[in-house]
Amino acid sequence: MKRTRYKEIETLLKVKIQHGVLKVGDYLPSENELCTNFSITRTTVRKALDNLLKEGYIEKQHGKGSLVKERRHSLGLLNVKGFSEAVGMIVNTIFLQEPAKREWSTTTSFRPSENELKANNLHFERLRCVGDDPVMLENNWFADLELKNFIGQEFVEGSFFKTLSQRYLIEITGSEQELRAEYADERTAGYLKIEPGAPILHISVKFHTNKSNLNIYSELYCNTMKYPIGNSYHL
Amino acid sequence: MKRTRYKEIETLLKVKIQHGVLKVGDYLPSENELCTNFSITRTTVRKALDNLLKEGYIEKQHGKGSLVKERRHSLGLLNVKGFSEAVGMIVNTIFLQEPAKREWSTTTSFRPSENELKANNLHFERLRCVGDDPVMLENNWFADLELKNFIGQEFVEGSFFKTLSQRYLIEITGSEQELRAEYADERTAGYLKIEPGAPILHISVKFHTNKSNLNIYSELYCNTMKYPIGNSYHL
DNA sequence: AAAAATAACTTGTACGTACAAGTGGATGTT
DNA sequence: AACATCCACTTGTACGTACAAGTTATTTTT
Repeated sequence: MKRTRYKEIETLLKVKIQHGVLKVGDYLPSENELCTNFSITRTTVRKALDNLLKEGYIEKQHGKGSLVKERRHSLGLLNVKGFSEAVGMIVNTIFLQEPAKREWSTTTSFRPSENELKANNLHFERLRCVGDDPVMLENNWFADLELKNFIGQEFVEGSFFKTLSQRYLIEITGSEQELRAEYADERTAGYLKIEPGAPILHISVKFHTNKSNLNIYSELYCNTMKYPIGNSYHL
Repeated sequence: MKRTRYKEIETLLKVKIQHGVLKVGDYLPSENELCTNFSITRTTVRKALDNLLKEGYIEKQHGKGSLVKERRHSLGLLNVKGFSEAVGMIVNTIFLQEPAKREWSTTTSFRPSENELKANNLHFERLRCVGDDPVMLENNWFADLELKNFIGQEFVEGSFFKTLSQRYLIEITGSEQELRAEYADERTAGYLKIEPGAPILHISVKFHTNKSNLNIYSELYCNTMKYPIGNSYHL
C-alpha cells in the first residue's frame, strides 16, 4: 500500500484512540497543533481527520475542536472494516471450512464477473462467536489471482482483511450490501444454536478492492437476538 | 442551510445524474473542466466530487476520470438520505398516524436525552409501499423544538427530510443504526400483508442533526422478501 | 512488426495563504 | 450585577500552486 502523509497521521491517531491514550470525550490536539507537531499543512491534517470522522472515531465541533467519540458496542456493520476491529468484545472464531479451492457458490446475491468465474475460486467458512455465543456464520468467496501461499497460512491477527492488506497489499475500497430477514435453515440454526425457522439477518456483501479484478463475496447469517448489528455514519 | 460553492456543484451534478442527463457509465467532465466551467478551484471541485463518491453516485478512476455509477435498485439503507430519494421505483406512502403530539415511545432502541424527554414530542407513522406492495412500516419521534406549524402542513415533495431542510433549515449530520431480524407481530404483519411470525428486518435509527438538541428516532419494520434493503460504501 | 519512449491527458497528494464563522473567556461599560 | 464588546482560539470554506502517478494514444526506436 502506498504510504501517504495523511494516512500516517490517521493511523497514528487511530492507534492512540484504540489503545486508550486518547479517551472518549478527550479533545484531540487542534488542527494547527497537529500541523506543527508533524510538520505538515492543515490540508493534510484535515484529510486525516476527515477519514477518522468517516469511520466514526471522532466528532468535530465547529469553533471548539475534535473529540474522541464513543463507538457503539454492538457488532459494527462491516462497511469496510473487518469483524474483529468492529467489536468491543472478545471474539472467538472457529473455522468450519479451512481456505481451499472450491466451486463458486450459486447462492450469492452478487454475481461474480465472467473473469472471476473462469478463475479458480477460494472459499472458507467461519463461525464467529462473542465469548461462547455463536453470533455469525460467515462464508467468503474470491477469485484466486496472484495470492501466493494463501492456503495453509495463518491469518494476520486472525483477520482476513489484515492478511490481505499486509501480505498482499490488497485494500478494501468499497462495498455493496443487501440485507434480508429470513428463516434460519437447519444447518445455520444448528451452528448458531437457535431453533430452525427462527428469524436471522442475512447480509450479502460484495467488497471491492484496489485490484480491479478482485472482489470478495461474503454471505453472513447473524443471530441478532443478543447482539444486534449496528453501524454509524457521520458527515 | 448555509450555501457553499462545493454544495452548489454537488447538487447540480446530482440533479443531472438523477434526471438522466448524465447516464450510468458516462464520464463526468474532468476536474479541470469543472474548474473552468464554474470558475472555481480544483480543491472545491474535489470536495464536491468526494461527497458524490461518498453517496455512491460516482466512481473515481485514477488517471482516467469519474463516471456515473449504477445505484442499486433495492431500497437504499438510509444512512443519511430519506426513503424516497433512495429508491428507484414509485413509492406510495400512507399515513397511519398523522403528525401530532404524542408520548415518547418506550420501545425505541436509542434512548432520548433528558432534555428531549422533558420537551413535547411529535410523532407520525407511515406505511411505505413500492407500487401496491407494502414494504416498510415507519415510526418517527422527535422533540418539538421551535418547529412552528409542523402539524397540519404537507411535507415538501412527500419527504420528511426535505421538509426539515427546506422549511426549518435542519440538516441530517449523521446516524446510528441497529439492525435485528425479528418475528413480525400481528399489527405489523397485518400492514405489511405477511403472516404473523414471519421474519422481518427491524431497523432502529437515531438521526443526528445540525441542531444539537434535535435528534430523530425512527423504528422501521421491513418486509425484505421482495425488496431487500441495500446500501453501498465507497472510499 | 514489436517494443520503448514520449506527450498529453487524467486523478492523487501536498504545499501555502486568506478569510469566514463558531466558541468562550476576558474586559469594559452601563 | 448584568450586559455588551472584544480578543484569542477553534474549525469551515476557498483560493492558488506544484508535482506525483495512472492512462492512453502517438511517436520513435529497435
